[in-house]
Amino acid sequence: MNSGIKLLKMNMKKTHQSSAMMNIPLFHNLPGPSLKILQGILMEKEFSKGENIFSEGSESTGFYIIMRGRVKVYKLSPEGKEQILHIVGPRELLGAVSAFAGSPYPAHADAMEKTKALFFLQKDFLALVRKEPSVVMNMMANLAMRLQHFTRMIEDLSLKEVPGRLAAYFLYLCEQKGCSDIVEMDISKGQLASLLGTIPETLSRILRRLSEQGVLEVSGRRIRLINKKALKDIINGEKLRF
Amino acid sequence: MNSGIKLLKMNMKKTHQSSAMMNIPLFHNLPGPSLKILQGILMEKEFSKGENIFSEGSESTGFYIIMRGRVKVYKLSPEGKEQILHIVGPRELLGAVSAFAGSPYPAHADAMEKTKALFFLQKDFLALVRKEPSVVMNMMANLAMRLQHFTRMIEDLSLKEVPGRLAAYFLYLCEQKGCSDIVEMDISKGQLASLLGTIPETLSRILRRLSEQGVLEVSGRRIRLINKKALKDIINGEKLRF
DNA sequence: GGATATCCTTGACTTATGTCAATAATACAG
DNA sequence: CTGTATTATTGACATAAGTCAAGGATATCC
Repeated sequence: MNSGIKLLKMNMKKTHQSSAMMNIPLFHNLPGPSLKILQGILMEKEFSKGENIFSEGSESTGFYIIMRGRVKVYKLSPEGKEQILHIVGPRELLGAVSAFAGSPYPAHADAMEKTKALFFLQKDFLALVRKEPSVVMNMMANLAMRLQHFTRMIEDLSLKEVPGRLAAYFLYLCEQKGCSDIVEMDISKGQLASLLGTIPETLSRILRRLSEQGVLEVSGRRIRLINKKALKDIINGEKLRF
Repeated sequence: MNSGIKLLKMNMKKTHQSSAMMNIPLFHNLPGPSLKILQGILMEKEFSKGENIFSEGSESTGFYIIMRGRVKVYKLSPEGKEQILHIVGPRELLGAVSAFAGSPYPAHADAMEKTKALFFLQKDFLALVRKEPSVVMNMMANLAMRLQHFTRMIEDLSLKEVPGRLAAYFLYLCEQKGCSDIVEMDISKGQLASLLGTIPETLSRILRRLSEQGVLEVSGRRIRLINKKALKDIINGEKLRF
C-alpha cells in the first residue's frame, strides 16, 4: 500500500541502482550520461502481496521495471472470471506499452507476492528517448517477444482445447528448467487455470485424467512428466480419453 | 479501386514512391538522406489472390509494407482449422516483428486479394536503423497498437462467447465508419468466423438468432444494426436467447 | 450463359467445458 | 495446536459450440 521511495544516502543509492540497471535489457549499452539521467527520474516502489498496481482503463502515468517479486496482468469478464495475460517477473517491464502510447492501461495488474519495482514517469522517459532513441531499440525487442507470446496464446485459446494448453504449459516449463522430468508449478492451480483460460474445476478434472492415464503424476505443485510423447500428441489434437 | 503505380518513367517513379513513403507511419519525419537510403533498399512485389506470402516457421528474410490489397495473417490447427490473427491493409507492416527479432515468421500470411507490397531486406533495414534510430520509434507505435489488439483478442476468446465477439466486431465496424446503422462486412462470413475464433456453421446460427430477435438485419454482406443496446448487453455477458 | 466450384445455411447429434453445490484438503493466524 | 479461511476436488447437470452431412445459394470461369 505505501510505496515509498526509500530514504537512502544518495551515493549508496546511485551505486546500487546503477549496477542493477545495467542488467535490465531495456538499458543495455546505454552511454553513461543517459544512465545518469535515468537514475534521476526513477522512483522505487513497493507492493505487498495481492496489492493492485494499476487497473484497466486508468490513466497511465508511467511504467515499471520489476526488481523483485511477480505481478499478474489480467483481464476480468463482467461476471468476474479472470484471464491472466502474462506474469511479469524481475528485470521485466510492466505497463510500458501504455506509457509509450500514452493510452490507458489495457488490463489490471496485481502483485502476486511482495514486489519491489522501479517506476518511471512517462514524460521523463519520453524526454530521455528523444535524447537517446536507442533505448527504444531495446524496448522493441521486449515488445516483439510479448507479441510472440500473445500470438501463441491466441493460437492456443482458439485452436486447442484445455488439455492441449495444459500440456503445452508443462512442456514449456520442462524446457525452461533443465528439462528434467519433474517440473514445479510456480503458481497455484487456480491461477494456472486463469492463465490457461479455464476454471479450477476443469483443470482439476483434466489433471486427474492425465494421472489416471499414467501420463503424469501430481503431488502438490510438483508434477512428474511420465509420458512426454503423450503430451505432445495431446497438443497436436489427440483426444484425451477417460 | 486500382491505385497502382502505373508505368512511369524512372524519375517519375522515384518521386512517386517518395511521396508514398512519406505517408507510411513507419517513415514519418525521416530526414531526406535516410529516405534516399530507404528507396535504395526496397523492392516491389506483387501477389495474386490467395497466394501465400510466407508460412509459419519459415526463415524471415525481411518485412513488407502493404501498398494495395489485404493480407490475412493466421494460424492453423493440426486439423486445419484456421484462426486469423489480423488482417493487414495498405500502409501497414507485415512480418516486421520477425524481421526485427531475427526469428522465423510465427504465422502464415496469404494475400486475400491482388496485393502490391514493398519488401525490405532485414540486413538493409537494420543498417538503416543504426543510422537512424528514430525509425524504431515509429515502429514501436505500430507494435504497441498490435499488442493492444491482441490483448483485446485474448480477452474476447477466453472471456466472451461467440455472440459477444460478434457483437463487439459489429460495433467496432460501426465506429470505424461513420457509425451509421448499416455496416458492410469487408470479408466473407467464413473468414469472419475464422477471425472470431469459430466456424462458419456457428456464425451462421448466431446471425440467424440475432435476426429473429430483431437485433439486426442481414442481407448479404450488409448488416443493419437495429438494436445496438442489445449488442452491448451481449458483449457484457447477456445471454442470447433462442 | 451454363457448368462448376465455392460458400452459406440448416438439422440432428456429440462433446468439451462451464455452473452449482457439497465436501475434502491445505494454508494460515492467533 | 486449533480453528478459520482459503484452495482444491468431485459429482450431477446445463449448455455453448463443434462435427457430420445434406441441400441451397452465390460466385466464378470458360
